[in-house]
Amino acid sequence: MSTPYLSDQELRRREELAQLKALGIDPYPAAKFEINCTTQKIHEGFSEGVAGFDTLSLAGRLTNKRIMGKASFAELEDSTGKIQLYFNRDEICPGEDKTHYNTVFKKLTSLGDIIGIKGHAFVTQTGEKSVFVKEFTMLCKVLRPIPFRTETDDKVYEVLTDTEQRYRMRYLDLIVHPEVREVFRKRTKMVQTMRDYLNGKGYLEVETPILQPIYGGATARPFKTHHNTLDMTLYLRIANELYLKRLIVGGFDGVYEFSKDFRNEGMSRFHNPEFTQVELYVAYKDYEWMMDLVEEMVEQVAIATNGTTEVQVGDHVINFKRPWKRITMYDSIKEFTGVDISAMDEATMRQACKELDVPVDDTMGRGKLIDEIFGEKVEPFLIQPTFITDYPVEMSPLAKKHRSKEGLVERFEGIFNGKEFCNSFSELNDPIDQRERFESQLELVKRGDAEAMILDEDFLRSLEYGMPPTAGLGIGIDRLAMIMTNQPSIQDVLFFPQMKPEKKVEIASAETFTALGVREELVQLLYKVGITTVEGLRDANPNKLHQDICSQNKKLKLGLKNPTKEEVTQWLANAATA
RNA sequence: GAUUCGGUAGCUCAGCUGGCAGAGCAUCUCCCUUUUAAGGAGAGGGUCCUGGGUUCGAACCCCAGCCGAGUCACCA
Repeated sequence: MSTPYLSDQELRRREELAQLKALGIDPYPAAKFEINCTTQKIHEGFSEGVAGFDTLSLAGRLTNKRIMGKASFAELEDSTGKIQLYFNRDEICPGEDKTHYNTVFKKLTSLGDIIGIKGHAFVTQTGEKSVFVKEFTMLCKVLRPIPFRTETDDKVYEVLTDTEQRYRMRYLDLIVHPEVREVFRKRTKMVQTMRDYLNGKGYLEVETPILQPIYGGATARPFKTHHNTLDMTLYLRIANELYLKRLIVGGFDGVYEFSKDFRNEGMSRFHNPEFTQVELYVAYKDYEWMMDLVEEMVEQVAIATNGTTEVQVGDHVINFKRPWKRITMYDSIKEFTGVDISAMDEATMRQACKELDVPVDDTMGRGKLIDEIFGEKVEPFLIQPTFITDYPVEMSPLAKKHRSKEGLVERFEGIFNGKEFCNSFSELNDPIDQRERFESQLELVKRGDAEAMILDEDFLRSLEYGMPPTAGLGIGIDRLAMIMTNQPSIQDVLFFPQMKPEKKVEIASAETFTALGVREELVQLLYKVGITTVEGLRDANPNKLHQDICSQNKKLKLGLKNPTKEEVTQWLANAATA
């Protein structure tokens, strides 16, 4: 494949690479480079006269270089931060041969290159902690320019601000934006805190199938795939609930799984096709017990990630300190709309929706209508952590009927910043009731609800063997991470969010064009004017193409013999028959 | 899907009422031994997203399209 599009800076770096090799320097050495310190440790531990910083060995990327004749200052960034380096020609090159400084460092090392250095810490005349370099080693020559951010005391010059490029080339985003690395460290810290908490309670971390013959445990459209050997349809899981419950049937008292789930639905700043949940099931407990657990665990997460229960999220400060507000769904709707819908039948409620300006359609049953009102009039306004409890039975086919309230189930959702982040019930363990709930879901499917649940016979069979009373919980890790790291979009807490495929520039080889009668030396001009494929040549306007090529030839001062108009026309004709 | 904004040098962006394509940083050459966005002198670098149209003349105006972002709607 030819590479006609290298920028001058890329060409320059490839030239540097070749020169390094010519000097006998391996730009990609195989040997390990022993590191005994980090930039952070120097900043934290070193000051004038402190011992233990005499034989440092550091590695990282060169992010700045200021050359002043025989001396230079540079900046090295490792995973913990940055430190200034001081290079002196005669220290780097004690003998007669000054090549390593004059050529290798000054000319063949560029910003972004990964280098290792050995030296000692000192403080410059201007008071900056720095490393006095005695030796340096090229560890990885970089072939593309890296747009490092430059900063002054009062201003930061941002780089790589195009969100598309940031998500597509997350590696580059992470290189140039240390604060993005910090977001993901916090996310991991968050998950570790939850795992430690659950392990501390003695619950078992488990793994269940991602490829499922029947998708269940939530209401969503799935991704569908096919297994060749078994010749069967499989689905990527939308939840793992029904498998974890089978494990409770099997005799474990508490199981949990951090699971990637997949839903084939729209994308937005709150939705990615694959996302992470932690699901937890604990035997002999109920949903009220689970509320206590969620409060405690999330409070710990807030402290672990932010050092306090109060977390800045956009314009709000959200306080995760226990206890959180608890209110029933009906009461919350009454509180926000003044309408008591608890006793309404489906028709009355449809009318109430109209009066409240809540959009509805005919496929919606009573449960879905309530959900619509709630989602429209209540949820967005719940900023501080709140538990909404006691949902209508129609929208919760896996939850146990309420112990005292007719028509409701023992379910709660945790909500903050106007968004649901967790969902929990006293799990339905009555196999006959469960069968009936699945069947009424099938009714919804007939009414056109594409997301209603389908019936899982094996799951029902497991319930018939007996599941103890169980409290279940699902927490959306991505949304929790968005809150804990104050990020506006789910894409900001996923390393590699789903993107549209990148538009690929197809490039036909030079031989392809010479075969169509293009003189070899003119191919570069074809590339230059944007003709990179046979199709592109075929569809070109011959007059424009002829002019473009001639003007490029002149502009680039190539001194090539311009093609005649007839020549160009002939290319197009050849391309059309190719 | 609806709607708003955007696409100009490697990066960040300016470009007025249509009149030679610009700045800072980065890159290259030269000077400089503790600098602080180091400095000084010089140089290279462009499909102004694409295709039409209007015009003596288009980065700019008009039409169509492509790509992206934000907001809204359905789903966690």
